[in-house]
Order: sequence, then C-alpha cells, then structure tokens
Amino acid sequence: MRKVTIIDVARTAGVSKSTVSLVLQGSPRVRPATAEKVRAAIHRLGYVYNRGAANLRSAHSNVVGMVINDLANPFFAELAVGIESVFRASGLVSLIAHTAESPNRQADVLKAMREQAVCGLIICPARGTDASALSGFAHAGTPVVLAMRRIPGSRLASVVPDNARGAVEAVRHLLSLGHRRIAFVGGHDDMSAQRDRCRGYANALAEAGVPVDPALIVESPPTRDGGIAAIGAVLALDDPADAALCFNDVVAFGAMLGLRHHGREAGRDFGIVGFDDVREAGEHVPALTTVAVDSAGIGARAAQAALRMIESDRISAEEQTTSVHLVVRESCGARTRGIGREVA
Amino acid sequence: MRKVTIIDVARTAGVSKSTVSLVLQGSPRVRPATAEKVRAAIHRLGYVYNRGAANLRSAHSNVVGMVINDLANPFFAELAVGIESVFRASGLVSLIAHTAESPNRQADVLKAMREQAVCGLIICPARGTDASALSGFAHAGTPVVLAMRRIPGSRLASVVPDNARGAVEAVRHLLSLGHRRIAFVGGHDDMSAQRDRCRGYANALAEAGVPVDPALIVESPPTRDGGIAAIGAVLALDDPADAALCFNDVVAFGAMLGLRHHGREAGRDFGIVGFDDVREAGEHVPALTTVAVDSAGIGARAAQAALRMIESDRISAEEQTTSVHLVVRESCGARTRGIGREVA
DNA sequence: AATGAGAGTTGGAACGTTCTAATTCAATCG
DNA sequence: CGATTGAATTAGAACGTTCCAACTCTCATT
Repeated sequence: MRKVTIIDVARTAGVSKSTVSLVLQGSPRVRPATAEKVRAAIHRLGYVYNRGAANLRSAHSNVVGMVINDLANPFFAELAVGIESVFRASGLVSLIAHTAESPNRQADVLKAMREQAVCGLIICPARGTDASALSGFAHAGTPVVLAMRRIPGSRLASVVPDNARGAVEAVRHLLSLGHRRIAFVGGHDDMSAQRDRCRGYANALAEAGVPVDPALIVESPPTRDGGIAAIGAVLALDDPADAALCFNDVVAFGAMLGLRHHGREAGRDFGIVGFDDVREAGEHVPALTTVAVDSAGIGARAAQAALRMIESDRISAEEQTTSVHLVVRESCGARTRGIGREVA
Repeated sequence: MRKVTIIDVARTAGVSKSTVSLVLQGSPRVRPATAEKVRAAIHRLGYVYNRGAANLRSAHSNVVGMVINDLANPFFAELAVGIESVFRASGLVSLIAHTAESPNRQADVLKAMREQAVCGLIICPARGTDASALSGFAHAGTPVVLAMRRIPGSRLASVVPDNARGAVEAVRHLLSLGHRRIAFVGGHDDMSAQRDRCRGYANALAEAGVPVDPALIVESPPTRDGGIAAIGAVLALDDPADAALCFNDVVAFGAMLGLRHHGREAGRDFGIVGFDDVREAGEHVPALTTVAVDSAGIGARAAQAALRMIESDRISAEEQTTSVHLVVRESCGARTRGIGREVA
C-alpha cells in the first residue's frame, strides 16, 4: 500500500499538485470551489501531509529542540511543559532530550538535533557546559535560548529567575526573625544559579552589617543527600549556624531531615528557607518557606523568545530575568505550625 | 552562507556523492583510505548530515513520538525519561507532547506526529481516548505502544503495571492489620488503571469474606483535592471507613490531609495505602505505605517493545504487565513512626 | 477588435539524501 | 592474451514537497 501523496490528491481532485500545495498552505489565491474539491479528495484518500518533504524544500523546519538536564525533576518537568505548550500553540513540535547532567550525552543529543534541522533550541545546559558546545547552532544561525542557567562567556539569549533578588529576600526574612548565623548550603559554584543566589545571600548580609563567614557557605550536590551532608557541616562548626538558605527545595528537604538527625527541627529551633517552591514545599511537614520560581513561566518565556527569533529570522542575545517572591510558611519559624494548611 | 551538503563534501574529497553517502552509513565497501579522505572533508567543511532528506528517501525515519497525558506529574516525567533514554540509545530522537488529559489536544498532537512521519509512538492516552484516535497509525503500519493505560477495544501493544495484584496486596495488608471497613477512593471508572485497581480491591475483600460495600467505593479526580473530598465522603457514612486504599499517591496525600481536618491521623487511627510510590511518599509525614510502580521501567519496556516492532517491521499487540510491590511505611499503622527514615 | 490587468492555475526545477544498476580497474585464470 | 572475477566507485533516478515563472482565462478598457 503506497503512501498517498500530494500528486494522488491532485489527480483525484482533477487539479495540479501546485494547486493542492496552495490549498494545504491556505493560500487565498485559490478559488473556494477548487479548494473544496481538493479538501474532499484529501479526506477521501486519507492523505497525510509530509512535513519532512516540505522542510527539505523550504529551509524552515517546524521542529524545535528542548534539551533538559534533569527531566525527572518536577521543577524541570514543569519548565518543559511550559516550553512545549507555547511551541505547540504555534504549530511547532518539540524534540526532547534528557541529559542527566552529562556533557557527553548532551553533545550527543545536540548533534542529533542539529541533524534534525531544528529551527530553534531551548536548553537548560548540563553542569560544566562550555560555550563552544553550542557554537554549531550559532554558526547555522539557529536561535538558542538558555533556560534557568546561563553559560559564562556565551552570547546567547537566556531566561533565568532573579536568583540574587530571591536570595536577598530570603536572607532579609531570616534576619528579621533574629537569625544571625545564616548559612548558605548546597549547589556547586560552577552553576550560575548557585553563584547568583550566593551573591544575593552575601549582599543581604552585608547590607545588614552581618559579616559573611566563609565557613557558613558549603557546597554540595543539589540533592537531598547533599542537603543532609551540608547541614551537618554547618551544625558542626564551633560557632554553628542557626538558619540556612538552601540552594533549592530539594536541598532544603535534605537539610530539614539532617536537622532532625541532630535533634533539631526546622521552624522551631532553626530557620530553613528553600528555593524554587516545588509542589511538595507546601505539603511538607513543616511546610517549607521558600523563594517561588515560576518554572512553567520561564519555559514559556524562553519559548516565546525563541519564537520571536525564528519568526524575525534574526538571533538576539536578550537576557531576561523573571521575578521571584518569597513564600513564607513554617520552616523558618515565622508562623506557628498550622494543620498542613499553607499560610502564604 | 549556503548549507554544505554531501555534494560539497564529495567535491572537496574528490569522490562522488554516492561514496560520501556510503561513508556516512559506515559501509565496509569503501576503501579505508577513501573513507578517511571523506571524513577529513566532512570535518573541514563542518558538514552536518540532513536526516530530513535521508528520511524522505528511505521510508524509515529516526524520530519517534511520545505523548504523555501529564508531563508535569513526576510519575509520568519519569516514565518519559525511561522512554527517551532507551530510544536515544538506539539513535532515535523523541518528539514529545503533553496533552493535559485533553482528547482534543491529543488529537492535534497525534496529527502533528503523523505528519512528522514518526516511526513509532508511545502514548499514555488522555482520559476518554477512543480506540479510533490511533487508527491512523495502525493504518500506516506505525507501531504504537500504550503505556500505563490501556484502551478498551483496541488491538495495541501495552505495558501497564499489575494494578489488580498491587491492590490485592494492599488490601490484604490492611486486612492483616485488623481493618474491616476498607474504602477505595479516587480515580474515575473510565480509566483502566482505576478499574483494575478497584477490581483487585474487591477480589481481596471477597477472598477474606469481607462484603464489598458500594458506599465505600468513591470516585474523585486523581488529585489532592479529590482525595480530600473522597475521604470526607467515606468518613461521613453511617458506618464509616477505618482504612482506605487510594487510587494513587497524590490522592493518598489529599486523603491524609482530609483525615486531619476531621481530627484523624493516618497510621494512628486510620489506615491509608497509596499507589505509585512517588518520591515524596517516603518523605511525607507520616511516610506513605504504597504500592510501588516502576515508572521509568515501564517507560523503558514500552520503548523496547516499540523498538522491536520498528526493527522487525511487524506490529504486535503484546500486552505486558509489570510487577509491583507493596512498600510498607507508616500510614497504615503497621510501623511506629520513625524519624523520617524509610522502613521498607 | 485589440490590449491590459488580474485572478486562478500549472509545469518543472529545486531541496539533500539513498539506492539500484552500471562502470571502471586491477588481479587472476585458463 | 583474452576472459572472468571481484572490489571500489559512480551516475542518475527516486522521495514528496515548495516555489518561481509562465500560462490561460475572463473581463474591463481603449
């Protein structure tokens, strides 16, 4: 059973393939009656449009790429949903790849996406991604937008949350509750988000005249276990911490667990603030005070930025920063513990 | 700057385009020295292979489709990761689409994927998906594998967890703890997973000689709020429930919250068992007893099944059922509450 | 009646590959 | 020494679309 093509449609509709093509593109130049005949033939034959063939001829493909460092992480999954929705609404389909933070795997999928001739790329780069990893796209004139993470020394568009600002608000909040030995735990300093958040942390302390103690800044993998380890470190200091801003919510969950192992409890005798506001943050006991980042919104904006570049056919390096806000719950001790109800 | 093609490579390597094509496909028929020349030219010119053009000629594309009802749900995000990893390892790239349980949106993306000439499709169908929605693929001979959910009356391959068995184990466990008024809450009866789980629930009760009370089976959206509402219903009965098997973990979280609103606590004076074993299940307070489903594994198996069909060029309707197991934690009262540590 | 304009339609050359069949060339054989 | 083989290479026709330039009408204008 051979595939039915535009030519078969043309034959049964009694027109030329050019006319069928025009109908498919919704051209106003074809007589309505003719268009109707063509549509009838399409339906009768069960014709399906072959985008591959179309893309071959007309340089602009309708597929975009989406490269995510950790799709299993709900935060990034939402980012992906935001991206996909915007693209789909514009008739584009999205290739997806999960790199698991591996630059090798990332290089592999980037190559694959280039071969697929994606017309745009949104990437949340794996840790340690070098600017050169994306040079192929730049060279081909394909728009690239970085989401969530920037790459030092690259002239690429990006959409990231206002990490520094969020950290400032979080630290101010902890200070206002009387905490003075505030730690910054989790993340690695080769991740742009960690650096920005840490910078905000230091600025807020400085602004309040509280000295920044390097011993209170401890890196760790951005995981639960990382959080447990990191909180252990700041509790073991001679002059231990009495609060911590965590790199993200996952680290914060680990930190709260670590506190318990040491007989402490977040919100009672220790202040914990997270970052991201994942869904579980409000459901955790104690509910996590955290800096809310709109991941789906960031994805949507990144996709819109890519779309603009695709449509205008000129690449830009616009850096967008999206606003964040502190959601005060229980883990910093600002509120008494309700009954699982969120008090934002 | 025109794109560099196989012809440019041929010219600079001093061979024909056919030879370049053979080199690209790693054919053993070309002399090593020649292949080397070609590779050098490819590298020098920065040539990138055009899969679109290749697919046009050789009927078998290298892109697969992946349609997920709710990508923002961590459970399905992991499923997606499992699928993508297997496909990528075989050199295929994955188109992704999120349908948000909307059959309309699903129809839209299915059309788009057909136009992209995907060579295989994994779908976790939106609620209420009709077998006819996928007939286009069947007609085109494109392998389709259903993941997590089956579609009544469709002859399609599928990979789903052993829902009935998991429910049986959960109910037996609750019975063994002395519960007799066991409810089944959450989900809708037009979802195959709900029906299968509910069937297991009823069977386990019957097997123990406990009558199945229809009032104890209450449907609800598979959400937190759905869980809150459903648990409220079974508490309000004249002869109220003293335990519940929840359709999934999200419903279970809602149910536990709902219990608190009524002054009850899961694991103390009420037994709750969930389904799925999402990451938060072990971190919740109380930790959730639940039936563990290996979502990434299901994704991987579905992808492997699709791969087999693609490679053998014959479609099958094999129905795979993956094993599940009960993870006993705190929410059913079987264990005393530890300090956030999992006791499986 | 000849001309021009505009609308609608069309033929054919691309697009960058793969694949078949054919060609070249050297080595081996009778 | 011509014929046969086999390995390496190649020309050219696909694949299903788009797009340009050209063509055919019809109708209004001169």
